Amino acid sequence: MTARFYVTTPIYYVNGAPHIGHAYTSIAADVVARFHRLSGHDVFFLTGTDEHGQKVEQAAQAADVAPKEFVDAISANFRDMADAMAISYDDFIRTTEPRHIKSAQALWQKVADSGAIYLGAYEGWYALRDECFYSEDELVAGPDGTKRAPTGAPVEWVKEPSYFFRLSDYQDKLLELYETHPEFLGPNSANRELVSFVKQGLRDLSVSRTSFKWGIPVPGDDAHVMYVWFDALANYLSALDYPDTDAPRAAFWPANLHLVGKDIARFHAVYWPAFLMAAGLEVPRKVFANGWWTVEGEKMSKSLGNVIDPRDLVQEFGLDAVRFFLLREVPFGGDSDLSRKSLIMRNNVELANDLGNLCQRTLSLVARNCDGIVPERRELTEEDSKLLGQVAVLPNLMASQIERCALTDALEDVWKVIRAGNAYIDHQAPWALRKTDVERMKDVLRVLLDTLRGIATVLQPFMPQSMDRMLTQLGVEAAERSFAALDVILPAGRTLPAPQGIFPRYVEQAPE
RNA sequence: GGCGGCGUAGCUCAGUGGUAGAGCAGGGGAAUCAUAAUCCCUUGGUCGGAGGUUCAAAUCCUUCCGCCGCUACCA
Repeated sequence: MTARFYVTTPIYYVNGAPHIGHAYTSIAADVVARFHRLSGHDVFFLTGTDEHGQKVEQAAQAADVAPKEFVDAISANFRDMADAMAISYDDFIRTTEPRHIKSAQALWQKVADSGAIYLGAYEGWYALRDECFYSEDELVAGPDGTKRAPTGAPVEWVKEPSYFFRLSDYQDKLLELYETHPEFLGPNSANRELVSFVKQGLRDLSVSRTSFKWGIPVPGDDAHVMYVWFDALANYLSALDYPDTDAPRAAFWPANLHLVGKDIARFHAVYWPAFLMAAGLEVPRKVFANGWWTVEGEKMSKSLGNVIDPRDLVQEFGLDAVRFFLLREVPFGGDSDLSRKSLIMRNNVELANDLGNLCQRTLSLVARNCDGIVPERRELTEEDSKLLGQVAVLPNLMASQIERCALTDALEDVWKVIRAGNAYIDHQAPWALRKTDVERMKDVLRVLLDTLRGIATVLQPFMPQSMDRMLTQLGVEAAERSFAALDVILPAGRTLPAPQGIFPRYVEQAPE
């Protein structure tokens, strides 16, 4: 049976334009999805947008458009960003779609039937003017000493009827989950924080609101709409046509990996498994939280005006250079800084000099000295076997890295082989062999072609467009690009196209 | 306040008991097939401070200093 793999990004909240952080999570998920496809697995890769809530309702009102019209535009913008970043999603779900509403309500009903939902009251400081609740520590003292909202609006303590989820019943079950499945939440730092959070004790969770209307009606009580997490998290099931367990996609549950930003790790690793347990469903295999990006050392913020649209970077540096940079720069899971200098450095040193140039020098030697025809694979020397051996283990080596979301380490493994390839070509010096031993020169070039093929194959998930071009230049047909295909060496005699640079060096324009 | 993380070469980081590592940057050399890219050699660290356990500690314990995260209804 073919292994199934279900990977998700968060559904992005449509209260603003997509930025580099959204692209980052999506690219990471895309790499995982593409890697599993190349491994021959049956992959379902989901992304989408989260479109309900009071903030959206208010933003639409402020823009003087209907909420639906408002979210249509922003959702389309997120989808455009995903397409621009070559995110190979199999489905793009929107929480305003009927299929999602139906699913979320079914999930609610299932959880309610289990007795895990009850009607209570949500209490808090409410500002009528802002139509919004504030927490105690957000409040400021007004001029007359009374409590005020940060906006200056007067607040009052109010009770609003609300449905609650019995989260407190799940503390022990959750702790057991973390203990028996230490890989459930990554990276480790997030895991430790979470365990200590849950150990502090869990309170029941308010899961509905009556203070706004832009949401999914609670089954059986139209006065309420579902509050954020119950609505949003359900997307991972609604895309599988839950509760229709006969649907073809239903077999993808439980999800293998939810990739999320670290701000929402808790919701995915505490609330979500608790909801699922209450509904009698399996919990996801893994949740992994990635860090934040700063820009030139500073936090991204609208007020600083340094929010980066990933599409602008792609315009200037090319898609694959950006994808590569984001995953290469800093261990996946931690925070990272995006600077012009480091982006250009990675592009020039690792893509242009190390990989691009290795490919270019090999292909031009083949073009010039072998009439552009792939030579035979013949007897291998010790050096030949050593290099090819390093290439051969890459798919398995990277699979174990990707299993634990160590995307940066997976790239480092490939770069070790690329550096070894550059050392090999220098030591073998096929340009010298041309004059002394033409047959050996051909053997060396053949080893290099096979090495590059292996490298380009395993890098496809990270840089799909460039590696497509590289494999074409190496004479590798579309059907010969999976990991399994690496077991069969290319037939000799193929004529290669004229070599063309894959990764140009980036030269910074003079500032004046 | 409570819980947790981090502090290792100029920079970014790896390294959880056994003679300090990688990449980049710096220095010297080789080669000239190639996008002037590459390869080889090399300088450089009392592993935040102090104390302790041990035959042996960056690695375990205590304490101090500095930075950061989490501390629930926030998308």
